[in-house]
Amino acid sequence: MLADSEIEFLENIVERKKVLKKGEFLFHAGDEFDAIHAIRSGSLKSYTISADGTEQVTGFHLPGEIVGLNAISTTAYPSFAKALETSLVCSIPFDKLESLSRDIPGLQKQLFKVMSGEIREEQELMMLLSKKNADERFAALIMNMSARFKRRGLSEKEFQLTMTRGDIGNYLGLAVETVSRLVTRLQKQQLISIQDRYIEITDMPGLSALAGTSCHV
Amino acid sequence: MLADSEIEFLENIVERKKVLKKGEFLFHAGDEFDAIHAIRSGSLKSYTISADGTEQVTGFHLPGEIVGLNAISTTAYPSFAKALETSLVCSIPFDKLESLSRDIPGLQKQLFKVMSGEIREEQELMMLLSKKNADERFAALIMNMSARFKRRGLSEKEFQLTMTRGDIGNYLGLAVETVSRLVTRLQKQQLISIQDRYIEITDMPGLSALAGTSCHV
DNA sequence: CGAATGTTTGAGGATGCTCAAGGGATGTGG
DNA sequence: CCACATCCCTTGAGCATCCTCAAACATTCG
Repeated sequence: MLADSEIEFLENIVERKKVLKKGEFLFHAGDEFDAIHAIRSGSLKSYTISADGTEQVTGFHLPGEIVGLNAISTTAYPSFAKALETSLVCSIPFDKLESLSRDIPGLQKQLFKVMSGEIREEQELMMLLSKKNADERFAALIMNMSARFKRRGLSEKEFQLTMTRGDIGNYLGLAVETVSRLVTRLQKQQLISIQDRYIEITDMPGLSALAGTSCHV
Repeated sequence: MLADSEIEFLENIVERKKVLKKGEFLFHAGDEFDAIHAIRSGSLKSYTISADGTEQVTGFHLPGEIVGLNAISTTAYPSFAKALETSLVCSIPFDKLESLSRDIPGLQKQLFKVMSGEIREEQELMMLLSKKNADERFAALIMNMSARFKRRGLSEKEFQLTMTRGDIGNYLGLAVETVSRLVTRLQKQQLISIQDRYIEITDMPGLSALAGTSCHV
């Protein structure tokens, strides 16, 4: 997560801006790693293909966030990144970023912070997956998305879920059918209101309580 | 994960070396973050305390690994780090490391790599937790530990599990009883042999197959 | 318009949790 | 050095959650 000012600063060293249409790839698993990518608008999902050939969703990415940080230690991207809707992405050559961050102490520090933050968020997500039941997982995902939209100055109470129920289930370790039933149930409990993929959080404290404390980022 | 040579290099800028006895803390959640920590010998576990007061194990740490990377983006450690046995730890003041890494390009790169690697490993673990059943989770943990011991030049086939069954279950999102039953079952299947906490992998290909592909780090 | 993809609902069943109990190891204080 | 408390591990029985299978409908897109 970067502030607007930081993104704008980075844009000055950006060599490539891309518009991705829904379903297009930012990169494929195995592609040579040479850049990290800042999302300006839209949304993406990351996923890998497991040994048995099934898709494994590893994350959703919103505007202001950085994609590709998990590839720095390798020479190739370990996952796919695919646009969930029309999206605008800025690619920042990593070798350039590295050398710049030597000259600009603030940049280096910021990079460390962004990466550290990602580690922490992954750990929180891990806890979510290992300790929570289906309702709590789904609630935690919604609260997490809400917090991320809020950080970008967007509405924390209503937003578009650009991924399918299948993606959500895959990500949370739940069957599609379970996700569908959750949506129905949480709506009956007046916690949320969903019309297709547009969600409104109608009881923020209630949903937060159900999610546990995953909303304190 | 750092190479021996890298650890030794870092030792030269280390200000504090600590010996922790079993049960002692390297740091508490909420302590001011000022250093990351390289483990020279022994083992630690990281955990947080959730809203309902229960312990949530977030990771196990072996020699050669770095603890505290998830705190860089904050001013305080987000988790506890507790010694599972007598352990030797080198603490590296982070501000010093930051300034040094400006002058030594290789160090900066290495830091980026270590952090990126941690992000990737967390993602793999996440997948493990969301997609695999109990047997597969346990097998994946054992294979993961095995690979980490191997990287340090230690035996990949037999080693000490220094954590309790409870810690393992907590980490993998399983009940203690389930872990206990898994140990029994995998032994009957001739995949492993456990005497108290000393484990021997008797069928590496079999265990690897059960774990899925989590052993390709 | 037809095909593919996504969503919802129902019924049955398996995996893993909870509750319960007993035995073993560890450690502390008298 | 022993007694007792605590923590750890194991095993059993019943049960809840969530998955699988199946089917129908909606939506998107070529």
